[in-house]
Amino acid sequence: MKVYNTLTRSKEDLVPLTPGEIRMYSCGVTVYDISHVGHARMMVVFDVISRYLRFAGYRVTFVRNFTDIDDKIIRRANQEGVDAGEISERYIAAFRDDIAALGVQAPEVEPKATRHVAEMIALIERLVAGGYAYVVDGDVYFEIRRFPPYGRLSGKNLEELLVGARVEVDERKRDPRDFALWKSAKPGEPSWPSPWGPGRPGWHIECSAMAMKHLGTPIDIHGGGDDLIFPHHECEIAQSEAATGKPFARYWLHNGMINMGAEKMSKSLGNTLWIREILKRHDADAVRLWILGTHYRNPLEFAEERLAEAGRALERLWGPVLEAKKYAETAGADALPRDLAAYREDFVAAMDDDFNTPQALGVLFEMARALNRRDGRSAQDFVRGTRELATMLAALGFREPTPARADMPRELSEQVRSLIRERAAARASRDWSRADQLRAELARLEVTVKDTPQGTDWEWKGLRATEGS
RNA sequence: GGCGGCGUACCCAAGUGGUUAAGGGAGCGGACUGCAAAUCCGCGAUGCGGCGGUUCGAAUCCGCCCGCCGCCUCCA
Repeated sequence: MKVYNTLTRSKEDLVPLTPGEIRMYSCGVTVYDISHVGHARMMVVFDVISRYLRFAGYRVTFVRNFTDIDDKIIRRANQEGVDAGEISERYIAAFRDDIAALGVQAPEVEPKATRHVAEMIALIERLVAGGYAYVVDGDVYFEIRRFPPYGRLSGKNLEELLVGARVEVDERKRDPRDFALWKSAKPGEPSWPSPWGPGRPGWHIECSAMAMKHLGTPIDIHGGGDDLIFPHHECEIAQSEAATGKPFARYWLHNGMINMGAEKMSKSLGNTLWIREILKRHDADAVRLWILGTHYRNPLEFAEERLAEAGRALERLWGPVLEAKKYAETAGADALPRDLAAYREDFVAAMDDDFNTPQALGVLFEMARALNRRDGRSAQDFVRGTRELATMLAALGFREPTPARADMPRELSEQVRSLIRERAAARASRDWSRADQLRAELARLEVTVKDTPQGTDWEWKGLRATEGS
């Protein structure tokens, strides 16, 4: 399996530290507001990466943090006159709801920064003791010059960083590029006791502390949005490696941003679209298909029409799997016919190449078409093939659609069944105008009918049902 | 200004040296159907931003140019 490593700017063979085991960490969200579609992409991307690694046979331990203490959380808490903890807990709950709705699996560990202050303090103490950090008036800064590899991950040249620096000059810092490990408490801010006085951790230190605590050193994979490469991940490397003298993470994976029109979606630009808003208009798996339709490292432009297209394409992928439900045949343990077995090989080859989901999906679309075509295949082989297809769809995190009647309001379901029965009677007596009239009525209820020799199937909002004859 | 990346059919999007340039959506034609829907078959870029170059051979490598984006500040 090959992955693109930001650290080396090349695709490398993925060789875990411990054979058969992957320890991965990805930066989560700062919980001061509802999560947007950009967060959804990152969550879906790393969800698929962790799922696929498991599919490929690795034992995966996945850790994704919550940044639950930060300037913006404090500001919001002050605006609302509540505690910072109340804000962060509120948005953690909202985040979990949104992410679960998207079908993203919970990682093994979801650590919160505020529960790891002791670990962060210990790490900072090591840095101070090692001469990598210095204390000024209760603040602690990491001294960039003491860690020569600083800038390697992001490809920054230290001199140019200084020249083009947009950082505000703080006379107390030895170098404007030094970054805060610990910030002394200001009035009205939550704080923790420390050897340097009451204060709170800087942003970067939490991920170092939590990743090392829950996964050890070095970890195999560290991920996040590509906007975190600098300064966040650069600083994580500096702190962690200066403190331990060991490599921090072996492979750095970064997903591309979502753009609104030509611009990046971001909270500071105010062009965000909430996950919960988009889920009101589109099926969660349509959102997933839309995201996976572009390689994770490329930028992805948001457009309502792309989501609608993904919804239609999704039905195509599940079509044969749902069709197979009509067969009583058990799949048995026989091997798949050679021509159907080949699709998994292609799927695996695509995913093994830096998680090339667009290509992998192309394979699944081709497999769906081959199954629909039948080609004189036995019902058993057809059913076996659809199970294989379903397995690969599940490896990408797609959930098999449930029968429509389970999800629709009882009254509506009754009404639809009665209209369909009435239409069947009209068709039986060859009263085509009455039958078409009933179909139009069903269409107004967003129900599409499909007549088959065995009876009438129907769909409601992309969900399917069979009504027998 | 520095670093990184992108430009492939009507739209989206894989492919980065060698068969007929995947796949999806939309469209058009056909099969099936009472008519539809779904499904299947067929059509659709002689060309991959432009111009040069390297090569037996380039969308893929090199140079220049045009257009666009990201990071360099909090950000997924």
